[in-house]
Amino acid sequence: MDSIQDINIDLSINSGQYFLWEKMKKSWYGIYGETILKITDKTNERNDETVYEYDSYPEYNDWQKHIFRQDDNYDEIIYEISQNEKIRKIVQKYPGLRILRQKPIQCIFSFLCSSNNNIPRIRFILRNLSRKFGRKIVFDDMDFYTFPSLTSLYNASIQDLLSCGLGYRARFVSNTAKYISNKQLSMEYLKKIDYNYAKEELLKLDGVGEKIADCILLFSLDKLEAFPIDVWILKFLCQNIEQITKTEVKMNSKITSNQYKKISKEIRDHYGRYSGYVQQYVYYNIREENGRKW
DNA sequence: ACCCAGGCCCTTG
DNA sequence: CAAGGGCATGGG
Repeated sequence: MDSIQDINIDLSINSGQYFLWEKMKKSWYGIYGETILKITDKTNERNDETVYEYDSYPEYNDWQKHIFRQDDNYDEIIYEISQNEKIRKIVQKYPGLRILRQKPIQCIFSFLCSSNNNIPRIRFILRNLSRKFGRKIVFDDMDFYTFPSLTSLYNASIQDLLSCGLGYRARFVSNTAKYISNKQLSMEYLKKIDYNYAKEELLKLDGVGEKIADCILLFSLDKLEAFPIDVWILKFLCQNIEQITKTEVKMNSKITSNQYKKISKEIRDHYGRYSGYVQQYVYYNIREENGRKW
């Protein structure tokens, strides 16, 4: 098991996977459902090892082990995905980039806001939702807002949702909150069942398609084989994977649900059970090469 | 005034 | 099946 020092905090937090983090006064503050997380860089200048201090409100001991997925065998993951030469080179550029484990409900609604949207605006909308429907918590003399509960989103009017900047996604949020509540869809159940079955369940949610479902599966339901394919990842695949080119996907074009399924299967056969980690490295790399904004 | 943004839904052919 | 348009909103 590797140590927490091997994790690159800034890289992991700021890689387009977990939106509700903010850096203030040399500390990162994150919203994890009802809990405020805090990370402070305590590295001594004369010490060469990076040291972080972890705090939270309410108290949540050793939360970093859960959130930063220290139960993963990171060495094994890196070894396996590095069997592919192209991926190995990209992985080596970003040591310590991790996938974070998000709270499922928060993750579902976060990525519901992501369609046809850009990352700064996704964060903007999520902050508005938290401010309007979350609970205020004062921590370090600052105001924070917890992520809205399922019930509060269930009860929210479309007008109130619209005021957060959701646009046409407001009805997705409302419908999805109602579906999960009414069907009593259990997040723990989704964690237990296989990738394919869990994805099938998520696709029933209004506003959740192939790509967003994969984001939810990878970032909150422990399905490390999930490989979200967005426009950037697709561009990478077209340039680097012969098999994808064979499917005759036009460059820079959208893909249909069936094309997505086909490519998704090929990818998971190709990169293996940790395809999700491949995606994270590739995504970071291609966004950096194209002057990311987040 | 245009175009774009971690897509998805709906309608046609 | 696939192709294509529409979609709220704000920033370049």
